[in-house]
Amino acid sequence: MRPSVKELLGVDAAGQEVIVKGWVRTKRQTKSAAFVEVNDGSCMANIQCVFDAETAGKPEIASTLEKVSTGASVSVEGTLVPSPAAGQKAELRATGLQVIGEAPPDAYPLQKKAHSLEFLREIAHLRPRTNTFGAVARVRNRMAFAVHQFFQERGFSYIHTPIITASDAEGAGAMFQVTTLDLEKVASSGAVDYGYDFFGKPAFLTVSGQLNVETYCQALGRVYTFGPTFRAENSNTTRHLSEFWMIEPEVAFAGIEDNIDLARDFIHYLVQTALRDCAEDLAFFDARIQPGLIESLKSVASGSFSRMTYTEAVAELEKHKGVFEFKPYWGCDLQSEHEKFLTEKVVGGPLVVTDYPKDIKAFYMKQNDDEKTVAAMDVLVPRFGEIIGGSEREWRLPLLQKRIADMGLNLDSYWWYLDLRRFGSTPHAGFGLGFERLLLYVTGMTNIRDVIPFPRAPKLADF
RNA sequence: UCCCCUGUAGCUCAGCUGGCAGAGCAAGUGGCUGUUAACCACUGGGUCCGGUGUUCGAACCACCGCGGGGGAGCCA
Repeated sequence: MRPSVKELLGVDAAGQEVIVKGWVRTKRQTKSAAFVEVNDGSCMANIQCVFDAETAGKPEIASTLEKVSTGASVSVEGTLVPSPAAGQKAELRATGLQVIGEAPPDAYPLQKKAHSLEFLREIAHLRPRTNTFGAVARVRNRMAFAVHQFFQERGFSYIHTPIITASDAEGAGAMFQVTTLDLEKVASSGAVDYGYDFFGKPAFLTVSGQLNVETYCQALGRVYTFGPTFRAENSNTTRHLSEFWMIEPEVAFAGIEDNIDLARDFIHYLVQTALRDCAEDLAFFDARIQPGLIESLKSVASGSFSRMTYTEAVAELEKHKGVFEFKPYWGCDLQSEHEKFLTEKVVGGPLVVTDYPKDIKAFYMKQNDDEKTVAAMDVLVPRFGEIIGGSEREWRLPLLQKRIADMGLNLDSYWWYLDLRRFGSTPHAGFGLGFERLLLYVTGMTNIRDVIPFPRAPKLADF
């Protein structure tokens, strides 16, 4: 394959004859030379293609140069040479030029200037051509691969849990219903008979792969899911999407301490990978999006995570309750202001908070002997707050049954989940990580709609 | 769903107490001996989000609607 710009800029420039294909970012012309910067998305950097006066003066080149504008796709032939000017090590001394697709400047929305992220959201089909969104896409790709690398290197199996689920028993939030019923007819008939629906009963898009992945955990031991997840909540924030990607590992014969170790190693691995393999893109985010980003990432890339129980955390927060909008008390859900205070001000680094009150956590979490708390663990990081939430699971049948009943859930609809506790049950644990939230943390971007190519949110399903 | 802010040129915004629609950048044209957020000069560019009302007069005030942003809640 023809070398990418990234590859060309990575070799010693020694007069090799090459062809560069990509999209023009900017063109500068003087009497003595024309400079066309070409980007092909392989890296942040452009390659500068230089047409000297003689070349630029040839009629066919001159007329083609007139059609070169920001956004146009081009093919440039020339030789790769060390650059005589500052700003780039190598450049292309151009001998030939073709415009593949023009981008008329009076109509092309992207200019060679900074645009607001809000404006770029309105042209989601063109925004990957900008520095910021190109960088986000490259980091997203690398992080997705790193997720698989991390688990595969540790003997985990990737389990494809279903997108469509026939039970609404997962309890993790509002669900999108999936149906082939004709809603117009349903509306006029005044009644719904799910016997006529595609699955013969109500069906929904999944809100979590956890309950399903636990079944394979109880067979393969170390498993994980990484797939699209859907929430129909009317959430309109910089941290929520209606469609997002979630990572959920689950390990058999494991307790909460194993879970915490795994989560810590996972964060270490992802952040180290980003710092090593996305250095150019992170440098851009550090300079333009989130000053101090790289320093902040380096501080969590290795080393231990502090530990604190929920009870200790609340005691710590109560010492400073004057600074909070929401007053902390034992039994309250930790607000994002509380989480940030704990990780940034109290411990000054990553923090794992464990043993939350059972009443604010999900039914499947393992109950502690104190009968008040569950073996839950949240990982908090500076600048962001909670990035991972997980727990040891309740693996004892009677206790799980009682918990489901106490929370007013329907035992029958959990029959297969309960079977896992009836037959060869094991202590097991796992956690969940929202992939886009990881990307917010790693890139320093602040709106979750800017770290997924095509965001879905209430009243937002364009493109 | 609630609270706050906001909508003016392609983009980012200013527009005072209601009195002729503005700037920077972008674009076009010309200039410039290697530029790199190029530079210099000139030029073109408007449904002031939509509707209704108040007024001699509305970008500006009031009401309704639509769009965008931020925060909260829910959560990953």
